[in-house]
Amino acid sequence: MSIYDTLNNKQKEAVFHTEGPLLILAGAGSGKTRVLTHRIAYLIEEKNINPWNILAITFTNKAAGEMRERVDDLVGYGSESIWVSTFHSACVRILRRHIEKLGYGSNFTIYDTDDQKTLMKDVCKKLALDPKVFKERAILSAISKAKNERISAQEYRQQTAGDYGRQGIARAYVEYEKQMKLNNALDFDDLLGKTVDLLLQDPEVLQYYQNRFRYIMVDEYQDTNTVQFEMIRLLAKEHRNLCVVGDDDQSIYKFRGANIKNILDFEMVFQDACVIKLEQNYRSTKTILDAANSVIRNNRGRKEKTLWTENEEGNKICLKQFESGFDEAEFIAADIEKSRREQQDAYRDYAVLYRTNAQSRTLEERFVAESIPYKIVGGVNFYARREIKDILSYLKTIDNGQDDLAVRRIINVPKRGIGLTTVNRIQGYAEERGIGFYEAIRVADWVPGIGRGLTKVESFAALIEFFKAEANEKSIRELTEDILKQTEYLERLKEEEGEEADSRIENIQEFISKIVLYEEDCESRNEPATLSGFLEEVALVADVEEGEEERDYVVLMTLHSAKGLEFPHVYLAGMEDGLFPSYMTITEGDEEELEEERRLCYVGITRARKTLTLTCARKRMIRGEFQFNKMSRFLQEIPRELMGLKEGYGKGNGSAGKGGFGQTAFADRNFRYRELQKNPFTASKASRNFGDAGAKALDYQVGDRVKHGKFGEGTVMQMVKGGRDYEVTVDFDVAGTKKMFAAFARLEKV
DNA sequence: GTCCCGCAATTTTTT
DNA sequence: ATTGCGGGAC
Repeated sequence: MSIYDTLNNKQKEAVFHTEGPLLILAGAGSGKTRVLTHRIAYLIEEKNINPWNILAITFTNKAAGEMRERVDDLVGYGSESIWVSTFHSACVRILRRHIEKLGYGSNFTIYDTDDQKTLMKDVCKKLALDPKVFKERAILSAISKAKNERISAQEYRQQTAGDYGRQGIARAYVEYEKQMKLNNALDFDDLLGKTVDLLLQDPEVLQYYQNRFRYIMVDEYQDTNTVQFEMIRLLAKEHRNLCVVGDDDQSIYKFRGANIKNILDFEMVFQDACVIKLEQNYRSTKTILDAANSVIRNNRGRKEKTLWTENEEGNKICLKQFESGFDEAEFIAADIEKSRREQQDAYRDYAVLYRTNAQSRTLEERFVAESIPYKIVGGVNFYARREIKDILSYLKTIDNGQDDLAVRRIINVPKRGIGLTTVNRIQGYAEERGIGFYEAIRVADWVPGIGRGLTKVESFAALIEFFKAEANEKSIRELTEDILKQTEYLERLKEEEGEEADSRIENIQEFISKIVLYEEDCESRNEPATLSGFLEEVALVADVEEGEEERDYVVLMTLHSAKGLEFPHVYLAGMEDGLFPSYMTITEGDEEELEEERRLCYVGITRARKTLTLTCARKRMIRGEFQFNKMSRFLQEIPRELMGLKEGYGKGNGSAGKGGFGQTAFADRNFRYRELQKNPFTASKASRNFGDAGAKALDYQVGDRVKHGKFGEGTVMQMVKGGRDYEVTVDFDVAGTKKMFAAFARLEKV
């Protein structure tokens, strides 16, 4: 009996195929992580490969951590010398060693999205770009896109020579790169890009890593972008033992540069590639899997595969339409509570998934009202929070004053009377002399025109110098606590009062625990806990790990964050056209974007193990106003025989107007999608409010065909209530999309 | 230099 | 609804 006996034939094939390029198409729930970890074990124990020669790459720290753990369990001796890391941390590791060959200092700082934005703001100001035309975010996203395609600032400028709009971006790109270099800083895209530059430029370095990484494995391969692909291609060129695992149907990150071609064209780039499909699903019921298959089947650009399972049929899928998002939330909360009691499940067996973060609020309010423990996953990055960035900036400045952004961030935080004028003067002086911002601060008395600001700046410099001295003697924790004390940071926060301030204080506490954890960790490994080391670790980590994994709560998160997870019971909320698929996707009419949304739907469905509940609402509060949506087109793609009756529900039918909840949307045997829109099986108090609100009821609604006196026939896309009228968006067959008020438009239903 | 108010913007997210 | 930001008032 060996560890490989528990694998199915396809999985075994993938594990035992160790030489040459290999593409594993692993459907959802087909055990791909098991295959990867067993493959590593097999390489070491059966093929006698030195663990030193293995590289396993993932996208997130979490995935890397999990894989590391499972490999450690499986492989005895030597597992610690396997590189299991994210793309970015692998790159940092390589760059810290060799980046001097590219003219950077090896102590480069890593700029996160926030830092990029701050820098870009400066750049725009410097270039006098009209902020109405050039938005920082847009420029940065253009730059990121360029970097992902390995287009340098100079190349970009040449390409856009004739194009006024993009010329501005090109100028910003050039200046941005210049500033980054001056600050000895790299952004996340650079980490990848500079690594590729290095490998291309220095044959010795390339050879070293090619020789080192004889066996390379890449997880979530469908999410790789062009640069990542290039990096892998270079590293694998010599030994060609490249194993990539992915699922084109789960590619949902095109918007951040993932190139689906990497997986679709793998066999073309690596002509002798072996392809293995893992299609047996161990996670979901037959019903859920059938639904997932029938949705994803509608995509064109994909590798044909059909998941199957030996699991039982399971319950029917439940679909419900509600009058409003509030009713939807009410149902979900109550249904979870009811189901949990009946089935003796834990809260953690339930997940509610949605398309946009904004949807979490309504749900959250309901969960609070019902006192159901819940946790919202995602949202703002822990390390991107203001208070955390403030403290980090202090630590960075103390560690080395080279990061101008960090110094500028804290020079007046907490307020110490150093204003923009003074900062600009120092900045100007620094630029003139070609020195860093902090250096200029230390010689502030040389700065022309600094005037009364001088005392304050000098005292700031003295404070930092004091901390610097302290950093040599004290632990990071003690230093941090002293920063908080000396600057009265906490006191200022406490003065603010309010929930927000409280949570900021909590975050700081949590940050300190994080430091303690790091220090203990270093101690246990007999390494010195250095400030630089801590900052390094923090730079590539998005979130704090939950120290309270044990706690029992319902999980609320976006479909994106749900990838890679599974739950016995899943609710997909907000299954509405305009929300999911998103309004942008529908109006742009880009088939590829719609397919990405469909993949997202596929990901959502396949998270469920036992039961799946789909919900949608006819109207939903979005940005302060009600938006009317029809059911998601994806619901149409699920065969109706998979949808079933679910027992009626309600907190006792006594409470007014709630009786309608129990109706299943598919009670009618002759169900057709269009009928659902006209005759939703819903009834609730909300419909009354709506009828009385003053706006005259209209005989058409979203999805209907209407006729206009001038524009001819079209389809109603959206109806937004405004004041005493509706603003109706109609997609006319000939005239295109128009927005109009119902009272004036005199639309007639066709 | 700081505060406050009005205005725009607002899919999805990791590193 | 909420939040961040720029501009004007103090």
